[in-house]
Amino acid sequence: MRSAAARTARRLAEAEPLPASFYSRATEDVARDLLGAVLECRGPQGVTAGRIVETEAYLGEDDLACHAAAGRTGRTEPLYGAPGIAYVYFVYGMYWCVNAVTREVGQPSAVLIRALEPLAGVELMRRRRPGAKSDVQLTNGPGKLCLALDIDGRHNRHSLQRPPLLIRAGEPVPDNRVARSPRIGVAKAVEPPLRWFVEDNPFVSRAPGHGASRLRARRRLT
DNA sequence: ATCCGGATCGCCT
DNA sequence: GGCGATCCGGATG
Repeated sequence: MRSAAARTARRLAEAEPLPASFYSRATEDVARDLLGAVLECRGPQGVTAGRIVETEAYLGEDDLACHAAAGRTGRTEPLYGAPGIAYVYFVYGMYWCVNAVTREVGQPSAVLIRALEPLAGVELMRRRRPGAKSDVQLTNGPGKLCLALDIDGRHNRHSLQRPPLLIRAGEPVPDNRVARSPRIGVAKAVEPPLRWFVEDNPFVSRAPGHGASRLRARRRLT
Protein backbone atom coordinates (compact mmCIF):
# COMPACT_ATOMS: atom_id res chain seq x y z
CA MET A 1 0.00 0.00 0.00
CA ARG A 2 3.05 2.23 -0.30
CA SER A 3 2.98 3.34 -3.90
CA ALA A 4 5.73 5.26 -5.66
CA ALA A 5 3.33 8.17 -5.96
CA ALA A 6 2.78 8.22 -2.21
CA ARG A 7 6.52 8.19 -1.54
CA THR A 8 7.06 11.00 -4.00
CA ALA A 9 4.31 13.05 -2.37
CA ARG A 10 5.86 12.50 1.05
CA ARG A 11 9.32 13.52 -0.09
CA LEU A 12 8.03 16.69 -1.75
CA ALA A 13 5.97 17.56 1.31
CA GLU A 14 9.15 17.59 3.39
CA ALA A 15 11.37 19.47 0.94
CA GLU A 16 12.89 22.80 1.89
CA PRO A 17 11.11 26.03 0.96
CA LEU A 18 12.68 27.76 -2.03
CA PRO A 19 15.08 30.48 -0.79
CA ALA A 20 14.61 34.18 -1.47
CA SER A 21 17.48 34.01 -3.97
CA PHE A 22 15.31 31.76 -6.16
CA TYR A 23 12.93 34.68 -6.71
CA SER A 24 15.64 37.34 -7.11
CA ARG A 25 16.03 36.58 -10.82
CA ALA A 26 14.44 37.42 -14.15
CA THR A 27 10.69 36.82 -13.84
CA GLU A 28 10.63 34.58 -16.93
CA ASP A 29 13.25 32.29 -15.36
CA VAL A 30 11.33 32.10 -12.11
CA ALA A 31 8.12 31.27 -13.98
CA ARG A 32 9.78 28.46 -15.86
CA ASP A 33 11.59 27.04 -12.82
CA LEU A 34 8.50 27.17 -10.61
CA LEU A 35 7.11 24.30 -12.67
CA GLY A 36 7.49 21.19 -10.52
CA ALA A 37 7.73 23.13 -7.24
CA VAL A 38 5.13 22.52 -4.54
CA LEU A 39 2.67 25.13 -3.29
CA GLU A 40 1.43 24.36 0.23
CA CYS A 41 -1.13 26.03 2.47
CA ARG A 42 -1.75 25.18 6.13
CA GLY A 43 -4.85 26.12 8.07
CA PRO A 44 -7.20 25.03 10.84
CA GLN A 45 -8.70 22.35 8.62
CA GLY A 46 -5.36 20.83 7.65
CA VAL A 47 -2.71 20.91 4.95
CA THR A 48 -3.28 21.11 1.21
CA ALA A 49 -0.52 21.09 -1.38
CA GLY A 50 0.01 20.65 -5.09
CA ARG A 51 2.69 20.49 -7.74
CA ILE A 52 2.83 23.63 -9.87
CA VAL A 53 2.14 22.75 -13.52
CA GLU A 54 1.28 26.14 -15.06
CA THR A 55 2.59 29.69 -14.50
CA GLU A 56 2.59 33.12 -16.08
CA ALA A 57 5.13 35.96 -15.88
CA TYR A 58 4.08 39.58 -15.30
CA LEU A 59 7.06 41.76 -15.95
CA GLY A 60 6.52 45.21 -14.45
CA GLU A 61 5.24 48.72 -15.16
CA ASP A 62 6.04 48.45 -18.88
CA ASP A 63 4.03 45.22 -19.24
CA LEU A 64 0.51 46.42 -20.10
CA ALA A 65 -1.00 43.22 -18.72
CA CYS A 66 0.75 43.57 -15.36
CA HIS A 67 -1.19 45.26 -12.57
CA ALA A 68 1.90 47.40 -12.01
CA ALA A 69 1.18 49.09 -15.34
CA ALA A 70 -1.17 51.24 -13.22
CA GLY A 71 1.80 52.28 -11.11
CA ARG A 72 2.25 52.10 -7.39
CA THR A 73 -1.18 51.94 -5.72
CA GLY A 74 -2.66 50.30 -2.67
CA ARG A 75 -3.38 47.23 -4.67
CA THR A 76 -0.05 46.91 -6.45
CA GLU A 77 2.10 47.75 -3.42
CA PRO A 78 3.08 44.10 -2.77
CA LEU A 79 4.52 43.83 -6.28
CA TYR A 80 7.09 46.44 -5.27
CA GLY A 81 8.05 44.45 -2.19
CA ALA A 82 10.62 41.79 -1.47
CA PRO A 83 11.12 38.88 -3.87
CA GLY A 84 9.67 35.72 -2.39
CA ILE A 85 6.53 37.24 -0.88
CA ALA A 86 3.00 36.49 -2.06
CA TYR A 87 0.86 38.91 -4.04
CA VAL A 88 -2.75 37.75 -3.63
CA TYR A 89 -5.40 39.79 -5.40
CA PHE A 90 -9.18 39.74 -5.78
CA VAL A 91 -10.73 39.56 -9.26
CA TYR A 92 -14.17 39.60 -10.82
CA GLY A 93 -15.74 40.28 -7.46
CA MET A 94 -15.36 36.70 -6.27
CA TYR A 95 -12.03 35.01 -6.91
CA TRP A 96 -8.51 35.22 -5.54
CA CYS A 97 -5.28 34.64 -7.47
CA VAL A 98 -1.84 34.01 -5.99
CA ASN A 99 1.51 35.23 -7.30
CA ALA A 100 5.15 34.99 -6.21
CA VAL A 101 6.91 38.37 -6.30
CA THR A 102 10.17 38.34 -8.27
CA ARG A 103 13.34 40.31 -9.09
CA GLU A 104 14.17 42.96 -6.48
CA VAL A 105 12.54 45.49 -4.20
CA GLY A 106 11.10 48.30 -6.31
CA GLN A 107 10.87 46.16 -9.47
CA PRO A 108 7.14 45.30 -9.55
CA SER A 109 6.98 41.87 -11.15
CA ALA A 110 5.58 38.47 -10.25
CA VAL A 111 4.66 34.97 -11.35
CA LEU A 112 1.00 33.93 -11.33
CA ILE A 113 0.37 30.34 -10.24
CA ARG A 114 -2.26 29.09 -12.69
CA ALA A 115 -2.63 25.36 -12.02
CA LEU A 116 -1.63 22.61 -9.60
CA GLU A 117 -1.60 18.85 -9.51
CA PRO A 118 -2.90 17.93 -6.04
CA LEU A 119 -0.38 16.15 -3.79
CA ALA A 120 -1.82 16.40 -0.28
CA GLY A 121 -5.18 17.12 1.30
CA VAL A 122 -7.25 16.06 -1.70
CA GLU A 123 -10.24 15.21 0.51
CA LEU A 124 -10.13 18.72 1.95
CA MET A 125 -9.94 20.18 -1.54
CA ARG A 126 -13.01 18.20 -2.58
CA ARG A 127 -14.98 19.64 0.32
CA ARG A 128 -13.91 23.15 -0.62
CA ARG A 129 -14.80 22.65 -4.30
CA PRO A 130 -18.19 20.90 -4.10
CA GLY A 131 -19.02 21.78 -7.68
CA ALA A 132 -16.00 20.01 -9.16
CA LYS A 133 -17.07 17.10 -11.34
CA SER A 134 -13.66 15.42 -11.12
CA ASP A 135 -10.40 15.89 -9.26
CA VAL A 136 -8.97 17.60 -12.32
CA GLN A 137 -11.36 20.49 -11.74
CA LEU A 138 -10.08 20.98 -8.21
CA THR A 139 -7.03 23.07 -9.07
CA ASN A 140 -6.87 23.56 -12.87
CA GLY A 141 -7.15 27.35 -12.81
CA PRO A 142 -5.83 30.28 -10.74
CA GLY A 143 -9.15 30.95 -9.00
CA LYS A 144 -9.90 27.29 -8.46
CA LEU A 145 -6.58 26.49 -6.79
CA CYS A 146 -7.02 29.36 -4.35
CA LEU A 147 -10.43 27.97 -3.39
CA ALA A 148 -9.02 24.44 -3.00
CA LEU A 149 -6.09 25.58 -0.85
CA ASP A 150 -8.12 28.31 0.92
CA ILE A 151 -5.75 31.07 -0.17
CA ASP A 152 -7.14 34.59 0.10
CA GLY A 153 -6.32 38.15 1.12
CA ARG A 154 -4.97 37.01 4.48
CA HIS A 155 -1.95 35.67 2.63
CA ASN A 156 -1.23 38.84 0.69
CA ARG A 157 2.36 40.04 1.30
CA HIS A 158 3.11 36.91 3.29
CA SER A 159 6.51 35.24 2.92
CA LEU A 160 6.46 32.12 0.76
CA GLN A 161 9.19 30.56 2.87
CA ARG A 162 7.20 29.62 5.96
CA PRO A 163 3.71 28.50 6.96
CA PRO A 164 0.91 29.05 6.46
CA LEU A 165 1.75 29.58 2.78
CA LEU A 166 4.93 28.33 1.18
CA ILE A 167 6.55 26.96 -1.94
CA ARG A 168 8.87 23.98 -1.59
CA ALA A 169 11.46 22.66 -4.01
CA GLY A 170 10.14 19.84 -6.17
CA GLU A 171 11.10 17.50 -8.96
CA PRO A 172 12.58 19.65 -11.76
CA VAL A 173 10.67 19.51 -15.04
CA PRO A 174 13.00 18.94 -18.03
CA ASP A 175 12.86 21.31 -21.00
CA ASN A 176 11.35 18.70 -23.29
CA ARG A 177 8.30 18.53 -20.98
CA VAL A 178 7.79 22.31 -20.84
CA ALA A 179 5.71 24.33 -23.31
CA ARG A 180 4.98 28.05 -23.68
CA SER A 181 2.03 30.03 -24.96
CA PRO A 182 0.53 33.51 -24.74
CA ARG A 183 -0.97 34.39 -21.36
CA ILE A 184 -4.59 33.42 -20.75
CA GLY A 185 -7.27 36.08 -20.45
CA VAL A 186 -4.87 38.80 -21.50
CA ALA A 187 -5.88 40.95 -24.47
CA LYS A 188 -2.99 43.39 -24.35
CA ALA A 189 0.64 42.30 -24.65
CA VAL A 190 -0.05 38.90 -26.23
CA GLU A 191 3.58 38.67 -27.32
CA PRO A 192 5.99 37.42 -26.22
CA PRO A 193 4.47 34.17 -24.87
CA LEU A 194 4.79 34.40 -21.08
CA ARG A 195 2.84 31.34 -20.00
CA TRP A 196 4.69 28.14 -19.09
CA PHE A 197 3.08 24.74 -18.52
CA VAL A 198 3.91 21.06 -18.22
CA GLU A 199 3.13 19.41 -21.52
CA ASP A 200 0.29 16.88 -21.46
CA ASN A 201 -0.36 17.39 -17.76
CA PRO A 202 -4.12 16.94 -17.23
CA PHE A 203 -4.26 19.64 -14.55
CA VAL A 204 -3.20 22.46 -16.88
CA SER A 205 -6.05 25.00 -17.06
CA ARG A 206 -6.54 24.85 -20.82
CA ALA A 207 -5.42 21.53 -22.13
CA PRO A 208 -3.81 22.28 -25.50
CA GLY A 209 -4.28 18.66 -26.50
CA HIS A 210 -7.59 19.16 -28.27
CA GLY A 211 -9.14 21.35 -30.91
CA ALA A 212 -7.84 24.16 -33.06
CA SER A 213 -6.03 25.88 -30.23
CA ARG A 214 -3.57 23.01 -30.11
CA LEU A 215 -1.10 24.19 -32.71
CA ARG A 216 -1.35 27.78 -31.60
CA ALA A 217 -0.85 27.11 -27.91
CA ARG A 218 1.73 24.41 -27.93
CA ARG A 219 5.34 25.45 -28.30
CA ARG A 220 7.90 23.26 -26.63
CA LEU A 221 11.12 24.70 -25.28
CA THR A 222 13.31 22.15 -27.05
C1' DA B 1 -15.96 21.84 -29.10
C1' DT B 2 -16.98 26.79 -28.90
C1' DC B 3 -19.46 30.84 -27.64
C1' DC B 4 -22.05 33.61 -24.46
C1' DG B 5 -23.96 35.77 -20.41
C1' DG B 6 -24.30 36.17 -15.41
C1' DA B 7 -22.33 36.50 -10.86
C1' DT B 8 -20.15 40.25 -8.05
C1' DC B 9 -17.17 44.15 -6.41
C1' DG B 10 -12.72 46.55 -5.76
C1' DC B 11 -10.00 49.40 -8.46
C1' DC B 12 -8.67 52.96 -11.62
C1' DT B 13 -10.24 56.49 -15.19
C1' DG C 1 -18.85 54.41 -14.71
C1' DG C 2 -16.59 50.47 -16.65
C1' DC C 3 -13.70 46.77 -16.54
C1' DG C 4 -11.12 42.96 -15.17
C1' DA C 5 -4.49 37.86 -14.75
C1' DT C 6 -12.21 33.87 -13.54
C1' DC C 7 -15.55 30.29 -13.30
C1' DC C 8 -19.83 28.06 -14.39
C1' DG C 9 -23.84 26.66 -16.76
C1' DG C 10 -26.57 26.76 -20.82
C1' DA C 11 -27.18 27.22 -25.87
C1' DT C 12 -25.55 26.27 -30.32
C1' DG C 13 -22.98 23.56 -34.38
